[in-house]
Formats: sequence, C-alpha cells, structure tokens
Amino acid sequence: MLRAAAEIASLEGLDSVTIGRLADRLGMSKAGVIGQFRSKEKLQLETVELVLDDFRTRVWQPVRHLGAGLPRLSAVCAAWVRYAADPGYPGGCLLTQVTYDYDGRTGPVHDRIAEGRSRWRDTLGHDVDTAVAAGDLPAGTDTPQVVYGLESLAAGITPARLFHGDTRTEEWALRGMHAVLGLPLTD
Amino acid sequence: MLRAAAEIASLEGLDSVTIGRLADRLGMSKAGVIGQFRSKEKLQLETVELVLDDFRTRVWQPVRHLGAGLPRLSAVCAAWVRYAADPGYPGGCLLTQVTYDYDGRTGPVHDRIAEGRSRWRDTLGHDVDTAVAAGDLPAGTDTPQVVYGLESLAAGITPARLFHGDTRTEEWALRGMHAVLGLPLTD
DNA sequence: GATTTAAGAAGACGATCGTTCGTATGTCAA
DNA sequence: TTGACATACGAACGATCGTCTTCTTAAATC
Repeated sequence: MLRAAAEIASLEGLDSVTIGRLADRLGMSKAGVIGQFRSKEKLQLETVELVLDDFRTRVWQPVRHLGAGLPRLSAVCAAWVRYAADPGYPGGCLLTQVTYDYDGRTGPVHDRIAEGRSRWRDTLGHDVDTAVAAGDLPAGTDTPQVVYGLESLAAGITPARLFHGDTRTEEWALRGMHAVLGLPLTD
Repeated sequence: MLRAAAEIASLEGLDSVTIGRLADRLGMSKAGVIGQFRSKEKLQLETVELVLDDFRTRVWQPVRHLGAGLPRLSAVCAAWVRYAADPGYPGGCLLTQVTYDYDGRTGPVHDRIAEGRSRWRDTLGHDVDTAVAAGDLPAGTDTPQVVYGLESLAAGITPARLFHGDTRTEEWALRGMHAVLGLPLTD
C-alpha cells in the first residue's frame, strides 16, 4: 500500500498521491484507504518514513559495521550512489524527490525530512572527522563543506539520468565525491 | 502575473499554481487568468520560460562577454551560486525546484526543462573544453563528469538553505566546484 | 456459539480543480 | 460613428479532491 504510494510519488510528486488514485490502483474504496491512515498528511508522513527506512536499509545498513572513518565513508558513498542510480522506484530516487519537493514548504512533512537529513549529515560528518583525525583526509578539511558536497553530488544523479539518460552517473558522482574529499583519483 | 505564478511555484511546486489561486492572488476571475494562457499547461510552460529567462539574465548575461575558457567558467560558477543562494523567489531557486519536480514525468514541461538543461550543459562543456585546451584545466579532464559536478553542487544550495538554514552554501558550492574542476584552492 | 472489534464498501458532503460559455467593457481602426 | 477585437467578468459544467457517516462482513475474543 505504501509501496504504491511511493511509486506514484516518485513519478509525480508526493502531492499527486491522492486518496482516490491510490484506491483505484489498489482496487479499494477511498474510505478503505483513508481508514488506514486517518488523513492524507499521515499517509504522506508514512510514505516519507518508508523511504527513509529504505534508504537506511540499502545505504547505511550494509556499511555500518565497518570501522568509522575513511573506510566506512568510502563504502557509504559507493552504496549511496548505487542506491540513487537504482532506487527501485520508477520515477527515480524518492528521497531526492521529496527533499526538493518540500524544501520550500512548512509543516510536518518538511520537518520530518529536515530531521532525517540532519541525522544523515551528522553520520557523514562523524566519519569525516574520524578520517581527518586518522590522517586519511587532509588536515584542513572543512567538514560541513565536504558533507554538502557529498549530498549534492548524490542528489544530482536522478535528474541526470531522467532528463538526459546518463548512464555514467554513478562514476561521475563518485569521482566528484573523491575530489570534494580531497582524495587522489586512485581508480 | 507570471511573477505571481513563479512565487507560488517556488514555495509549493508548479502543480500548486492553480488557476483559482492565481486569480485570487491577483484579484481576478478564473476566466480572466485562463484567458491569457488558454490552458494550465501553457501557464506552466510560460512560467518555466520565465525562470529560464531569469536564469540566463542573472547568470549567463553578466559573464558571456568574457573570453571562453576558465576565466568565464569561474565567473559563471560565481554568478551561478550567487543566483541559487538568492534567486529572488520566496521558496528558493525555482529552476532547481521545477527540475527536480519534473524529472520523473513526461510531457511538454519535462521536455522544455530537459532542453534548457542540455543547452546549459553544452555551454558549460564548451568552456571546460576550451580551458583544457588552454592548459588551464588538467589534461585528462572528463568534461561530462565535471559538468555533472557543477550542476549538482549548484542544485544543492536550495535544500541546504531551506532545510538547515545554512548561510555558507555559496562558499561550500564554490569550493566544491573548484575541487571538481581539479583546481587548487587558491582563495 | 455469542459478542466484540476491526476493515473495508458505498455513498454523500462541500470545496476546488480546469475549462467553457455568454456577456459587458473597453480600445483602436476604418 | 461604427465595427472589429481583445480583455475580463459571472456563472456554470463535470470531475476530482479530502473527509465523514452508515452499513456490511469477517475475524478475533470471551
């Protein structure tokens, strides 16, 4: 059910996830749909929750066991761009979608996305700091700037793929991330 | 009139630019609004046209007289991030907004944005190639990858500012661009 | 087996959507 | 002065929006 909502949202935005459309798609009545969520806003919030869980499962979970610092940071970046390039939603990465869709709005959906982003920034920043302390990243590294670079380069994948059919976005994003991190291009 | 449409769109997305809301905001009737555009899709297309013009005027126009290559490219990046950080719309850069809003859709609006993006990519790529030929950028520079990096780092400004209140986004984006270009951090 | 509980269907509500019609008010050209 | 033309109005249309109430049905609990 939330899966269907996420598919519609990835293609046309979270606003287009309508009670009626969702009911039609699932062969249910509108009352049956809204009965599960109580309101459209709750449906939107649960959809955001789904995609945040999905992101954690596919990007963070596989690498969290690695040691903090550059090893885990590199693995995170690889998993991240792979996820963004093949998110499992028909309309591209839904997390990117809702991020840019709700950045200018107010309300619970905006706030939930902001919170998820902040936590992700902290996670990344922690590994950056650890890598700097370990000498794996340059001493003068500006952590917020690097984190900004990583998230921007990951978010660029979806429009590049959908507007221009780019197939090398994973490589482009990853090389950009290496540059932003101040790492030599070893590969 | 289109200005009002752009303001609503920057805050809540191009879909939320409703004939009725636009009419209310302008103190007009719905028929008066739609009479100028014939359909909502034309209204959306003209809004996209407005923001593309705006982008050209504020980002490209001031630097186009400069010599091709790195000098102009650097100036473009500076104007670009300044525009993204202060676009003149209440809900952040409208070009970024519609880009991520319509990347997963089909239809004339999607196609118009894709065309605008492609032309901008060509413009950037041309200056990158010229800079490489002049020896101002590394010989092995991968032009599409660099262009991808520039556009991603520019697009990251809006969510960073609106979600987290970041005030150093211009600096972050610009430094990231330098890194992606393979330039030393001279400033 | 009787009773409670939850899920979903059916239908209606007021609101708003995009669009079309007919009409009134201009503004220019002939 | 008259006609053509554009602009914007009020009103209405069918459709869809989110939400609510009522009813049926099935599962779970005692």
